[in-house]
Amino acid sequence: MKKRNLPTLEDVSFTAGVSTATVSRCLNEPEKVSEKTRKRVMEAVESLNYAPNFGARAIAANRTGIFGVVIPTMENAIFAKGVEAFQNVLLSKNATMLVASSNYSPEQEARQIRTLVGRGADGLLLIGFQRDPKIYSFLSEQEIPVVSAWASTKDANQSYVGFDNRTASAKLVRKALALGHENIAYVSAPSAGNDRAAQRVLGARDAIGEARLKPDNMLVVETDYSIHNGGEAFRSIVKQMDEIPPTLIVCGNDVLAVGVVQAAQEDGYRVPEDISVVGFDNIEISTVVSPALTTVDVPHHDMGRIAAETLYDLVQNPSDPIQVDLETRMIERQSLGKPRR
Amino acid sequence: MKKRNLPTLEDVSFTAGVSTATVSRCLNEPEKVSEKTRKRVMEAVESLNYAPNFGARAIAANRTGIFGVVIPTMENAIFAKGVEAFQNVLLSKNATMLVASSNYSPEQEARQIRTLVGRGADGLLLIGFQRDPKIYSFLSEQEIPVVSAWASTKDANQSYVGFDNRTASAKLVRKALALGHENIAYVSAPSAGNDRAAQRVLGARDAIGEARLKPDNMLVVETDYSIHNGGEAFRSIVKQMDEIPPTLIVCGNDVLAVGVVQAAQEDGYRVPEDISVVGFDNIEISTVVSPALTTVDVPHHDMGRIAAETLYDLVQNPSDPIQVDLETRMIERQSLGKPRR
DNA sequence: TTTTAAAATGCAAGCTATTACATGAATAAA
DNA sequence: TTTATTCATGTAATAGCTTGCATTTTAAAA
Repeated sequence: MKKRNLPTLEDVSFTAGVSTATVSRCLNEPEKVSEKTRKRVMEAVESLNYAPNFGARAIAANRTGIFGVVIPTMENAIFAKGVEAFQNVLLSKNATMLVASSNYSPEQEARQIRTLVGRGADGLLLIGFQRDPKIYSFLSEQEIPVVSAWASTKDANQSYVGFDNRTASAKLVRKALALGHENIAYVSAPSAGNDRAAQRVLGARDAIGEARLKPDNMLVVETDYSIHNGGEAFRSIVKQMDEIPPTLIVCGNDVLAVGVVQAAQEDGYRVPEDISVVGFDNIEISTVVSPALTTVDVPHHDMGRIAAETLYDLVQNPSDPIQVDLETRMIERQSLGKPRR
Repeated sequence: MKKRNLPTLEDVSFTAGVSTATVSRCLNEPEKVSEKTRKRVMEAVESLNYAPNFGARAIAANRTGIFGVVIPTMENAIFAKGVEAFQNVLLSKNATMLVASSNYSPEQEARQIRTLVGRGADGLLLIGFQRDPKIYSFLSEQEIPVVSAWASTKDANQSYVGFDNRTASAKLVRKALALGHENIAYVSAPSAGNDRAAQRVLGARDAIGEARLKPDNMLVVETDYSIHNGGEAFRSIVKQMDEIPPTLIVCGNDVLAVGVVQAAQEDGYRVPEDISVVGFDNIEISTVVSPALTTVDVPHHDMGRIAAETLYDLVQNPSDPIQVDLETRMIERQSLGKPRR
């Protein structure tokens, strides 16, 4: 086994001529140490190139300064911005973020959560609320604070920093319906285990209901998250709706929407003249496709930042759940237009 | 301060009626414990819902099973795939990945590296080779194995799993020059502190040299990594080359290339008829823009996977540096054509 | 100057798991 | 049966840091 031989607190204390307690305080609560001692200690730290041993600190202080994040995927941009913001906040507090991804698999998510807790995570950021209750009981048993993001809930026991997917989706679809669309299809990410996706579909249904269209007028196709699958979904929709073809295709996210737009164009439809397409998330890709996507902007950055602050506070002093609702806004670009008549 | 009260090794040993040493062995070297004892111990572990304390284990065993990764950015897809592959390998080995991003800032990278080491990382994955020698001496002092990715080097002391940016870039540009382009501009990410970017520029220069064009015939504009900046760079190039406008714009990466394509089109140029554009990285966005980008495919996934395996081995038994060179390949799509004459 | 209060520092217990070494049990060889 | 080996288990030292409490120093008040 490897045998590192790094300077320890004791080495520092010896060099500085103080006790280890004082050195420890210098590092953790500098205000409790006199100016002059602190200076001497810090010089010793410098000269020895001392860095505290993580394990020892974790065990002695019973916390690690590690905050775990489990996101469904790293492979596309949806969560990246939020995670980056989350990290930056933690960084400024000398804490560390541990990220893991679940590939949208509940089992893998459960495993990742256990791993993170096993690694000593002081708190956890999760996406959405839909997971095995066992996980929640495990986490509360271990007294690990959890903040959820990218969604909201009525459940007063959950802390979250998110937004209401259903309302946001309804708002977008309502706007689209106001242009006169009546034949609508929806391309969703798999809604099983994904409350965000499910809520977005519900929101679309809400808007359809308000518009006095038959809610089951909307064909919903579910498919995994990729541009290619978006295109497949489009083709399947066209095939299924051959009698009255859709004039509007609502997509659960921008990646699928891009796939729909491209497939539609390849098959000879003009967007938005023949078919309108709307997305969700407002990730970079939505401005790259032509026409640029009309979509819903999600406050990625704020969500990450505020979630980090919230979780950090919760770890410092556990309190009642904290719930923060953020606003989304519709971004009007070129992929939504009036239906042909 | 929070006071968790979780079961400890001792609790388990008590319940199972054995010593803590035996329990520890059951968990770490089960083959050294008799069938019957092991069963009893595992039952105790189950019934108490015991999970080893990470800090204690880290301090006692002097390793954490944490592998650190510092990437320049999470905000776009370049590194995401590789990191995901890296994680999956570690997961299968019961190790954990800690990711941090440096925002392309050497200072922040240095800080992140120290943080990761402070957090007990057993090994580190870094991108490229260009960093303060102090960092390398720090790491070797701490005896932390390092594997670099996304680049290659002649330096026999470095372990890496990467590819030769210069050669790959040269190959691409050579192909483009063969179509007859003579007036070329290059849009690069800032090359200071970024050896990958710098190597790609050099590769382009190599190809130009071979083609007997004047190497300084190539205007190079550097700008930060974003679609918007790519567009700005394009406009600056057009302004600077007003006498003989470029027919080919080589981009250090796909994101910049997308910006160039879009700006060119906005300004009334046809791509590739008036201006050809090529990218690098072959990330998803390169197929979304129209025309789709001709670019260089980088083996993201293999790089991540092999890097993980290499680093893991290196941590298990430190050895001589391991160097793995992977192949890139040119992806021909529609953004590259013959120059107008 | 003496007394009192506050601030700074030190002492030492404690946190939990690993592991060298010692001991005892079981098995094989003599 | 006795001795030599091997295997399983236990004992206890150890890792490096934090922190409650005790003690000393310093500053403020009397």
